[in-house]
Amino acid sequence: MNSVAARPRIKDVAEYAGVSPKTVSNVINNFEHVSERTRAAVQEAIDALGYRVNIAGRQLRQGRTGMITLAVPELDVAYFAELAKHVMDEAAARGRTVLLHSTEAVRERELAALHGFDAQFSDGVILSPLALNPRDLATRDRRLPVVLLGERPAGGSTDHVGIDNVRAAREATEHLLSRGRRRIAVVGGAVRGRQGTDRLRTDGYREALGAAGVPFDADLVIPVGAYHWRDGARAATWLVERGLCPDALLCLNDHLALGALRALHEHGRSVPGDLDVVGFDDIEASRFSVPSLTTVAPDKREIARAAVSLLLERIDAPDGAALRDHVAGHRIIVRESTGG
Amino acid sequence: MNSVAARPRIKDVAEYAGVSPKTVSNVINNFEHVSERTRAAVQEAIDALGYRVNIAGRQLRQGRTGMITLAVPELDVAYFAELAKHVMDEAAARGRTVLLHSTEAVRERELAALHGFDAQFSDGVILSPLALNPRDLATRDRRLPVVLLGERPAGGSTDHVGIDNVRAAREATEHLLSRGRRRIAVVGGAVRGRQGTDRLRTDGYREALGAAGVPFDADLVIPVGAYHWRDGARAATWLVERGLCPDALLCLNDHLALGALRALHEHGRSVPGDLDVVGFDDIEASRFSVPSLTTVAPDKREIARAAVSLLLERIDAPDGAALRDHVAGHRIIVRESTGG
DNA sequence: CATGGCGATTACATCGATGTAAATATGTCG
DNA sequence: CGACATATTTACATCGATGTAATCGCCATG
Repeated sequence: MNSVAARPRIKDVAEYAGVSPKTVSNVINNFEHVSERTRAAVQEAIDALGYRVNIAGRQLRQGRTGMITLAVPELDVAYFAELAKHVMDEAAARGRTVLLHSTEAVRERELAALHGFDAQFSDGVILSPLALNPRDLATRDRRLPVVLLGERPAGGSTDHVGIDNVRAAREATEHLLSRGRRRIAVVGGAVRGRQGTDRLRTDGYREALGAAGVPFDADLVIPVGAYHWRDGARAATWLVERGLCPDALLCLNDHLALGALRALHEHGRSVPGDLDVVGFDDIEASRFSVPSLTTVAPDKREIARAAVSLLLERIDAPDGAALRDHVAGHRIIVRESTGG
Repeated sequence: MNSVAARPRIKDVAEYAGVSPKTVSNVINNFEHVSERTRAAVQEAIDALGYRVNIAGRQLRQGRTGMITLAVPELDVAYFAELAKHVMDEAAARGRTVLLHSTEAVRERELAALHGFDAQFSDGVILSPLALNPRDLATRDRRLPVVLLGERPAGGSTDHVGIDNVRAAREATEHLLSRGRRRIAVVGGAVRGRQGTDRLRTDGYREALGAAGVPFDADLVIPVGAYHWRDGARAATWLVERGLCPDALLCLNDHLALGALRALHEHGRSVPGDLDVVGFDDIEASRFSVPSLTTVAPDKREIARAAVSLLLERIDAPDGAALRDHVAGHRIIVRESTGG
């Protein structure tokens, strides 16, 4: 009663079907030179015994698992959860399974992902780095195929997929400028020394200001600890209480923007009456907030598709093609928070 | 230049250190009878070669990977993303790694999780089922330790962790009743035949109504397709346009509630002026919505901790203890949407 | 100095699947 | 009908790590 039948091995299937283990393997792997008779017999044995391949054994022999890892900073940032869904869809369509991994934006854990430490069972990694610096990237283990998402790697030793962050931020800023806004704060903006996506977006913001002849005011760049509601709320509160009187907020993700909306509401500021607010990412929440949120929508499906494609190609030809950099599309979705 | 050094094996380390492979293994696994000298020498070799154990090899030999799988319906439902974070924390504290898996609430994929199909590399599975029926659970593979989250399994062949859904819903309903609400709609409520968490919560709702002598109105039970903003918005719109005139919405998760808030706003209904709204899960968004959302907050940390503990115990003693059912705590957090 | 005891180390087999190369079956053609 | 090509199947070794059991070395004891 208590004793559980051991998991059947390929050998058991072979005996049951009266063939050799290798023949069973051939059936499983759809080797072409297997007669219909044997194939049927083996399949029957597999079904009868409830056999499933042992991936450990297979990997040991083949060095492949058919799985890829997606490592993102935080799953409770909706953008990454939504992106993960697309990556899983795309991988499934290509016959792969995705192992999802959250690094919590901790450098060590991002490094671990790069080195395949937690990801040993996977053939390659799609990594969205936040805390990694270029030096870290340079020291990565070349044996593990990697595709980076988000910020473009400085060293440039991996394939990369992202949107044109500078342009996206410029366009978003232009949208605000076109509505007559002049004191535009950047929530989550990059201060000196920062190198990530925030830097690129802040640069785009400055480009737009410059082109419009609006002076740049460093006080309006508000760095944040993380990219959550609470950080956006804190930043907005800071702006209001300091009396910095911005007439628009360019928030570097939607969570920040939504948190800011709340704080502005608490302080009696009306959006878009008193200020405009814009976010990045187009998460589902932004369509349903009050007011709904104008945002820069990256083409998540395209990003996912490109990332999976690049990774699979890299897996199939490790020393193959030159490095590639896929720039995915984006568009600005105007909603109530900027009068849309 | 192009050729990459092969990944070092335990044998390479052994040769480098001048010992046998088994001794290296002993060092890696902290076997006690290894002299300090050898241990140091081996460690040096490991560092010098950059050796990392090959988990496939280890699993093949030991049958263990030190990884556990967490399979949730949808990661873009914030509750699951937040829960996942807690599970990962807890697992890390216990020296395990979590493989995250999203089933998209598809029965086949939940079954696959139960059967360890995608999860072969893990020693056990924490599964939050949505689409599985009791029969599916009965046919599960007993070799893979499983802990179920959420609804309690009917058959009862696995350990289980959840909150007291009936009581939680009753309390939430009582809160609304105490504010004088009488026409309370249940968004996401269970219609005949449903067996999941929605059923339990709907039952709790009816209990509260009954105790207060408020008649049950089946028209106020609004089933939804999924538990997203859009579904909540749709349900609220339906209620308003049908003229069903509820004076409160008990939404079975926060996403539904937040979507409903938006729809009510669009229809010019004030919350909590015209209606109250309550959700379940206490996701971060609910603290920052306008109005902020009253919600039933399950103790996610406790749930994660209990789930990991039960699973690890089950892994260590597969035929061991009797089935266990951990009921985690919950509390109602009153916010603006019910006048808090 | 021989012997026993114990800690440290090693040889070997094994986990499950599959690549290689060889063996066997099947079929074709003159 | 025989020779040869082709299609199927098989024996064996191997991937990397580790459990088992045996061996080695050292020290204490009689």
